Amino acid sequence: MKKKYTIRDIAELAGVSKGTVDRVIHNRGKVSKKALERITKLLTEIDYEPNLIARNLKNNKVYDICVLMPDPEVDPYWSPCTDGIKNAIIELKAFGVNILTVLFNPQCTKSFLNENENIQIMLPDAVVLVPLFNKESLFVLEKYEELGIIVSTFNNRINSATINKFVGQDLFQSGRIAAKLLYGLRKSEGDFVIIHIDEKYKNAIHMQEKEKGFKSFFDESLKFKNKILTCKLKHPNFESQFNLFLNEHKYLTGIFVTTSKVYQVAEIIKNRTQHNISIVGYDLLPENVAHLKEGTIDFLIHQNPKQQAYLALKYLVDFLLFEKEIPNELLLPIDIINSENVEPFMGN
Amino acid sequence: MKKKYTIRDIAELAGVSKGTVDRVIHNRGKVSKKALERITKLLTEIDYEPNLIARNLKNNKVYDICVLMPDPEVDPYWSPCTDGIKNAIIELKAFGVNILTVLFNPQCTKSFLNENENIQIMLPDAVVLVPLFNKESLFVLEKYEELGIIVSTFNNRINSATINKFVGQDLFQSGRIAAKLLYGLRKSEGDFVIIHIDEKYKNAIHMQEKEKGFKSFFDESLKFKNKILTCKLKHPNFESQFNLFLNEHKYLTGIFVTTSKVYQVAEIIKNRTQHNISIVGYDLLPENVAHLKEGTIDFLIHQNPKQQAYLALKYLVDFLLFEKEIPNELLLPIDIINSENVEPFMGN
DNA sequence: CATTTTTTTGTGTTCGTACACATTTATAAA
DNA sequence: TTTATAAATGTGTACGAACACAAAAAAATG
Repeated sequence: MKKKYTIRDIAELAGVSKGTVDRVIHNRGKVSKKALERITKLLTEIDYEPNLIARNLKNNKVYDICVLMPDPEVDPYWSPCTDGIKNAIIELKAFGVNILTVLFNPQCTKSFLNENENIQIMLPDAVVLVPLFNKESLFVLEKYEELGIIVSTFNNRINSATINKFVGQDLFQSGRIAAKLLYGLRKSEGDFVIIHIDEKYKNAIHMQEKEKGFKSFFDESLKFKNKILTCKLKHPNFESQFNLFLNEHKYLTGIFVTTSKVYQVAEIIKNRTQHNISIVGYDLLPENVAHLKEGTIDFLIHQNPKQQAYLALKYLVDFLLFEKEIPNELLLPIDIINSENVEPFMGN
Repeated sequence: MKKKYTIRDIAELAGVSKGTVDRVIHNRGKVSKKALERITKLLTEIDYEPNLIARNLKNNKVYDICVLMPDPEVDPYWSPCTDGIKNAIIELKAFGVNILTVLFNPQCTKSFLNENENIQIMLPDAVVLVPLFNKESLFVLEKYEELGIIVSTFNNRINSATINKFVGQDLFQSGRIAAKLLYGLRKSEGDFVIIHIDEKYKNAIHMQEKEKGFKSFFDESLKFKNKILTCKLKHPNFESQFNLFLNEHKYLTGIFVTTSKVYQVAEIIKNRTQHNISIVGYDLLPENVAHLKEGTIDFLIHQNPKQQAYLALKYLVDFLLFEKEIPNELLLPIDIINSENVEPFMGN
């Protein structure tokens, strides 16, 4: 078992003082070529790694981090995120990390912009945000860049030169998974339908990706001869619109709902006693899980918002405090949930 | 955003020296009632939390941890564990944690006992082990208890008073999941079979749990009228035995293999062109994944050995170094894998 | 009241790193 | 060679907690 070398050890071995070693490590210059060479050689030979605990104690900085995410009161999908953040707060408190959660209305770009301004006034060291609105997000990201505030994102990926930290999922692939699951469940020939619900705000990229993925699965399958339909439903006429659609399409064998509102679809299907239609949707909302256990919904794809929020924070702190190298893009595994494995995912 | 109070801050506020505050915090006595009360009150009021970084630097202990796990050369199931351990080693090195991996032969209880003895001579601070053999594990656990060595386990749960740290999965539930998946895939009436392969060494508890879970799913379903068969296969007559079984049972609709050797079953099924039999098995061995992508295997249940090993270590270190409260039993979510979501799980 | 003993409180050092500042050595200009 | 200047190297302290030891205050004894 290897000894842990300190700066002092290196200094003694090189016959210099710790100050010189320190200058080499941080290449601050003011070191003679001879000393530089000898110390660098030693450093690599010995595979010196600074004691991160000591380094951190010295730096002793209190990091202020803001989390900006959609208000779970408006869309319950985001509710688990607050738990993930709560966990991060507890865990990171002892390392001098202050985390403040700020909420915005996911149906209102103005709210998003406003809250970002508020955060920018507070000048935190870093921001973790959900860039729900593409245009507005690009705008605020530039601002953060100017202010020298590190930004990390989760759930929604955004293409920006200034941002390079993202925790989320591959949505195209998650669409393919839905397709695979529905195809496997199918008992007879029949059509599939992709349902988008309440698409009034611009999370369209989400659904587009999922739809593309879903369709791509069938493009590859030469055997498949049925249709892939698309159906956009909006409240308050949701129910009547959907019933109309169902009446028009009698050969449905599977439904893919691209959001966590799948329970609304399940509710209607359940009442129609159309029992050979499989349903796949997203997220472990209590309503969805109830339908899953009842058997109305066959599979849920878990986007793991809690873990996304937690990891976005955790990785950011590992980066800030412990210089851990973080992948720019962390794509979480896509969990397939049925009535039997749902339980441990709920607590988690 | 709250200020981080130090011992010195508390001391000043209480009008005493840091030594006295320190004595109160560690209740070492030698403090007057008056001072004790004032300081305790302040401590709770302020919700003082010691700076774990500073505490650790002072303690400055090098922790030696041994990991004892089955040799992946003998059973490739364990191969991902070494990656998980490797990650832990890299990550924890900078915190003064030395991790040494020791392998034993999973087919040989003597090897297990021997390696445990070797570890006990080294006197590490903690041991992470896979208690593959029930009786022998209980024996070595007592020894560790005597030596004051903390033990954490993963993959196999063991019922012992001395051990209270486990990372793994609920195997009963994973059997149920297999049942649910196969039942969902079934296109027509037919029987199911549970296949146990190469059960020469005592991981029987594993398979028993999985079998029980699998059966329990159908016990609840009143609709199910077919049979659940069981079939034990052993090398070297594996293939002939299995073909014999298949010839005898023509009404099979699904196969559940209780280990990672499911690819061996898939191989045979594939060659028999019996195309309406679904297969569910365990673990992301390359052979299994190949069959999954080809379509011979429908679902794999991911036991996540890599993550299990990593988390067992990580949690142990969080406990030793940062006093993080760790749940005695961490049951990882059971991941359902198909050809579409397999990719991110492989790297992970 | 003086002295001893016990109890209580305060001070100083350490952990390893980072950085400011002091000191020494080498080089250039007088 | 002497002095001025720059380059290189060394020293000391802080971060916050922990603990050993010194010091002071209180209590017990003569």
